[in-house]
Amino acid sequence: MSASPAEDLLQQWESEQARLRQQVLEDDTEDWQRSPDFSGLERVGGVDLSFIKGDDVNACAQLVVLSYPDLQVLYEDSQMVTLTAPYIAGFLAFRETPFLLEALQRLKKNQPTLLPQVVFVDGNGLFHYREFGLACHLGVLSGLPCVGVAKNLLQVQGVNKSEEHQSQIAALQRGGDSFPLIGASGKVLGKALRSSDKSSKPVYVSVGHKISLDTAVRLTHACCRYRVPEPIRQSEHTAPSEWLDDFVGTFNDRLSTSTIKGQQIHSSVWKSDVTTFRLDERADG
DNA sequence: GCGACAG
DNA sequence: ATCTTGTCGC
Repeated sequence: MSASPAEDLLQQWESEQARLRQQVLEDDTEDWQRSPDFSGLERVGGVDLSFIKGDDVNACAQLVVLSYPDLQVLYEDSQMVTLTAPYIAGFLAFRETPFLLEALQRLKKNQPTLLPQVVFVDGNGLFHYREFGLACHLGVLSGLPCVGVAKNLLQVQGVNKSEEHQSQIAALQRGGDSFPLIGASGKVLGKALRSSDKSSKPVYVSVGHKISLDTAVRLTHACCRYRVPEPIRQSEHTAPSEWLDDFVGTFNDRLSTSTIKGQQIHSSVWKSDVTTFRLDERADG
C-alpha cells in the first residue's frame, strides 16, 4: 500500500533531514569562537522571511549583515519571493531555506568580503523533533556557522511548558542567565536565555552548525540590545508589514523607485523578474 | 475529540 | 508569520 502524496512528501523530507543531520558540526570551529570577547569576529548576519496578512505564498526574504561588536548595518538585501512549500511545524526549512540560501549566494557573488562569519536564524537548530531545525539546515547547506534563536518554545522531546519550566524562567535574573533544555535522551538540545535585563520572556537558543551551544548562547547575549538578537531584529525590521502591499505593487509594475510612507525606495533590477530594494532611510529606535 | 503547532 | 490599542513603568 502506498501512502498519500502528502505522507510520501513528509517521509521524503524526514529522510533528507536525517541525511543532512549527520553533517552538522556541534563544536566551535572558528578561532573567534574561543576568544572571551570574540576577538576576530567582525560580521554577524541575520535572516528572515516577512509575510503580509492574507498571503502566505509571497514573502520578502531578508539578509542583513551587522558589524561586531558595534552592531551597525553593513549590508542588507531584500527580495520578493514566491514560496512553494507550506508551513509545517518541524519542516520549516523546506519552506524557507532556498530563499535564504539565495540571499547568501547573492552576497557571496557580489560582496564576498561582507559575508557574515556567523548567521542568526529565527527558528530552532538542534532543538527540533529530529534534531535538525532550520538553523541546522541553513548551516549545513551554506557551510556557515549558524545559531538558531526561537521566540517561542517548541515542545519537543519531552520539553514543555510545565510548572518546572515556568519556574526555571522565573529564576532567570539578568540578561545572560540561562537554563538547559534537556531532551528525553538526556542530551542538552538548547538553552532558554534571558537575552536582556529588561525582557523576562526568554529566547530559545540552539546550535545550528559550526558552533558550540555555550558559544552560541554567549554570542546571542552579546548581540542583544533587546529581546531578539539584533541581526534577526534588523532583518525583521527591514520589511514592516505595511510596505509589502506597496512592495508587491512596485514589483509588479517594475518601477525603479517608489515612495512609501514618505520615504523613497530604490530598486535595482537584476533580471526581468528579480528585483532588490534598498531603503534610504528608515525610522528605527 | 483534544492538544500542539519554530515561522 | 500577521493583526492592533492601550497601558504601565523607567
